[in-house]
Amino acid sequence: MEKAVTRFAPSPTGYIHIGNVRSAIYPYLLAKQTDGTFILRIEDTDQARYVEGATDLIKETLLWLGLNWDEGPDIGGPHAPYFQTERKELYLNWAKKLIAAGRAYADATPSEKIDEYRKEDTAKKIPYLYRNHRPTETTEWHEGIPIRFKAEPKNYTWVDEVMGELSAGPEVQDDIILIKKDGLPTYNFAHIIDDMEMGVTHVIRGQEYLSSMPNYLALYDALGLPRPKFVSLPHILAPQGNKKLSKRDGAKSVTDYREDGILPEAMLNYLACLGWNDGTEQEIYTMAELLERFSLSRIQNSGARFDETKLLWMNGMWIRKIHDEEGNDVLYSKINEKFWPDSAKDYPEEYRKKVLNIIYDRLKALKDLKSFSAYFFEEPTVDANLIKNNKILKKLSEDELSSLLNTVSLRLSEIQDWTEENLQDVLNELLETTGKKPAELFSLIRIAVSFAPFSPALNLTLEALGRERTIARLNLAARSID
RNA sequence: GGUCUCGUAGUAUAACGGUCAGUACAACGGGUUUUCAUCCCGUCAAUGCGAGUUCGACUCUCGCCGAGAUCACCA
Repeated sequence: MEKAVTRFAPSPTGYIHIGNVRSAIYPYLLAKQTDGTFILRIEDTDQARYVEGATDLIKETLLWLGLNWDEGPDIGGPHAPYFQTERKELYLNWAKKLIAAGRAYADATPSEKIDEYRKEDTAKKIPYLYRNHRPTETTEWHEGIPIRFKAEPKNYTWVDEVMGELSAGPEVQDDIILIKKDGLPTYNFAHIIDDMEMGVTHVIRGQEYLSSMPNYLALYDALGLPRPKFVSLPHILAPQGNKKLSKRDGAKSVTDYREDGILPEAMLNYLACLGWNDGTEQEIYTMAELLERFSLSRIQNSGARFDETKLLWMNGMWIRKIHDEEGNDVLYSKINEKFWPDSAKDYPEEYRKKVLNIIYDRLKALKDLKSFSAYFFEEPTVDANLIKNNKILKKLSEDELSSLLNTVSLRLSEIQDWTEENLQDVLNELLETTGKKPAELFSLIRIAVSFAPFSPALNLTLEALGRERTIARLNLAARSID
């Protein structure tokens, strides 16, 4: 396959929300699977919306997902610099060429005048187009006034790799601003120049740019540039309503999900498959598999809703996949300290690994680890009502409950080797000697040692807690009942 | 309002013009010695509407309806 040169070109106006990252994932996959180049370009031409630190956040997010760029900030490349503000002269030169060719003009019209034009047209109920008000006399360009494109409207047809053959009439083509009065280019102009300079073969971006395509095509023509391939990605919709996901509606940032304990593997997998599938029934994809299977032609052309529940399901799948395929230690190494209960600090790594090993398959997000594992690290708050009001245990008298706990405690304390196997044998034996059903006896023990809504298999829980702690908790629970 | 796009269960999706419209998440029910989870089994649930082309339409054409995007010196 021909080597693809793609780019992700965010503007540093804040965090990247989940609706945006996908337009980094697909370009990355396409570039990597063709042994091409993935470029990160920072479109920082809007000084007013510039947010300090946003570039770092963007870089951090891409790196977290494993989307390493081949050219861009920090590492440079043959087309450096990769910040548009540092490429200011380049755009200006191209704009001047267009002026010389009669396809652009400096515009000294005051903004109040422009507002008037807009109002007039609106009042007349005709579409406002600046080209209808194009000034007659020419002005020499100087910083402080903008440069506009001189539109020559016509019909355009083009091919979009996702949408197919598209066309649009002259209605939307206008004298768009190329260079703003501050001397910096607009997105509309800058991205075309940069994509050309950087040899970008596939322009992959959200569908919202579709309606601007005729203006872009006019620009390619006026500049004498060949068209790259266009790839319009459908929107990712917010959980409620039909609007596209946006920060205004509280779209979470990718880093928010990292804080919740979503694994990057799961996030990448989920987003890649939101609006794309390979035609099989596979749902879990590693990066390597995505690289193998991804194709532009199977990108969906309708919007897809972001479903946090499914992301959580997928994260659970990934937690188990990593544990089962790569091992408990690998999963452990991926869990940041902050996901553990504070009290876990005092425990050796071996113990924490043991705890993880028996509770990992219950985790959907890593942040659940705190509450799921707390009783392994600190003494639970004894609440006799959890036992007395339990729907099975409430059939037993309080005397019987405490005597059962004492019996269990006594028998467990006699165990020579405190192992999973021995514990299971003794627990089975206790079922027989007490004549209780598992639902009764095991529930009782489980609650007495954890006071948690749920816990792993009983023998594993007791083994991890250790003999002394188990006995102490059983005795304490027994006393609390009467 | 102009222009452009989209329309399969609640959600994400599959289906050379040809099985009973498949799968996954969710929901609901059941099974695996306690709970929660995993795992397994099952249930519910969809081609927006109307014409046309065709032996046959989710698929092609047209109309309607619905939804979205965009119309900035923002990207």
